[in-house]
Amino acid sequence: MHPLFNYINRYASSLMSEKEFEGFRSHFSEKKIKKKQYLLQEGEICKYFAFIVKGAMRKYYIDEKGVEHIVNLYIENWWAGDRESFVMFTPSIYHIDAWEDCEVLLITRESILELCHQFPAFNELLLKLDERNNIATQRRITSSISFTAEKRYADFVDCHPYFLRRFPQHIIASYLGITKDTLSRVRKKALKK
Amino acid sequence: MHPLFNYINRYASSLMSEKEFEGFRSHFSEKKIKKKQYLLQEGEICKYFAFIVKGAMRKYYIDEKGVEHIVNLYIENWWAGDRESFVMFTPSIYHIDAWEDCEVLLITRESILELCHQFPAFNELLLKLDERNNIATQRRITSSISFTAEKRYADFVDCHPYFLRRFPQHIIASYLGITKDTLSRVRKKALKK
DNA sequence: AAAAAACGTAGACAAATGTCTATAAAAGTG
DNA sequence: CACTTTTATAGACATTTGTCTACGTTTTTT
Repeated sequence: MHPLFNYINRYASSLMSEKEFEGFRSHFSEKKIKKKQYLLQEGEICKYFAFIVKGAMRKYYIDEKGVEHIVNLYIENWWAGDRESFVMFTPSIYHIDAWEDCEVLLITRESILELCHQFPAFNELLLKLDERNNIATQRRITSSISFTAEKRYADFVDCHPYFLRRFPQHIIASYLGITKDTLSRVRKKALKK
Repeated sequence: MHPLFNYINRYASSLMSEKEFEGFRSHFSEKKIKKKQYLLQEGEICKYFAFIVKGAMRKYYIDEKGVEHIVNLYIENWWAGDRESFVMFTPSIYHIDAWEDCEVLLITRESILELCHQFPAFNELLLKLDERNNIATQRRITSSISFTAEKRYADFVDCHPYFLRRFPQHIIASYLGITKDTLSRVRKKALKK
């Protein structure tokens, strides 16, 4: 069955039939995004959220010095996009690009609102995701203001082992708010324990 | 008029009548929390969210060394609580206490769910808050992983000037993930510009 | 298979930030 | 008012983290 179909029925309390899913799916457009290509670039308005069927993506911010700071990592069954830009129609400060060749399903804001109306299960799903996301970002903030680099990395390994296999260390370092050199040192130290 | 009444009608698209508000309000219990008293302590399950009618509160995490790390600051018209504990019924890792004498309105999870059902305007309000919160935390994460202490403070002054008047510097420093000494240095540097 | 790019680690040094102690002013308390 | 507590700053020093350069390995591309 289609990954999105499984995904929705795994989260929602009321199931969606295969028949219903056909209409549902028609609001999404399929797209392949090859490695290094953009889903969103700085300055653009985020018109689509992307459900990742296959592949891996990253969202990052580029500072005045030209340094990339990884803000989010995404793999299969995650939603990629810039919520602020998507909702407020403001230019995004982020770039989102494919780290691996990707297959995604794109959906507009209008379609989301329509589908939420038409399929309460989808509405419910998005609310749950929002709640989860709120909880996860709260944890990440707590971690980033109060833990050492060492502890932040240990936590990351615990919570997101699947990212370790998909992204190289310098990307993970950036996600944690440290440089690749520091991460390398932290790992060396951790080995001795 | 009651602050909560104003608050709801300011956010919602459909207005709530004063009559409706009476029934609505009955789900909340009023409480006064004096300075330094707890709304929530580490290890407890967060049974109530608090709408702050008057006063200022802080949420913080205490690390192994006994150091407080300020995770959130709240003033009038904000909601204080630990979402993770509130939703998942797990013991909280946070403390929430009153920084100034407070008047709050407490509400349980069950009451929220009931009110959401009964008053679509309230449901809509909470969704909007969630959305806002998601956007704000995303920004805070971006700031904390990619900006210097100096830029983070400058951003804070821009975005939350009302906090500056309510909380001392060591609290704000902690919120920014730095020590009071570092904040003092940062401010000194900023003055010269 | 050869060449190029990406990756991880290392070491030397610099910069930022934390730690600690001290001090003085300001605010709160009885 | 006198006393205590809180707050902000300062300086000396330690620690962490960043910066830069280099090197060898792995991976990707041609």
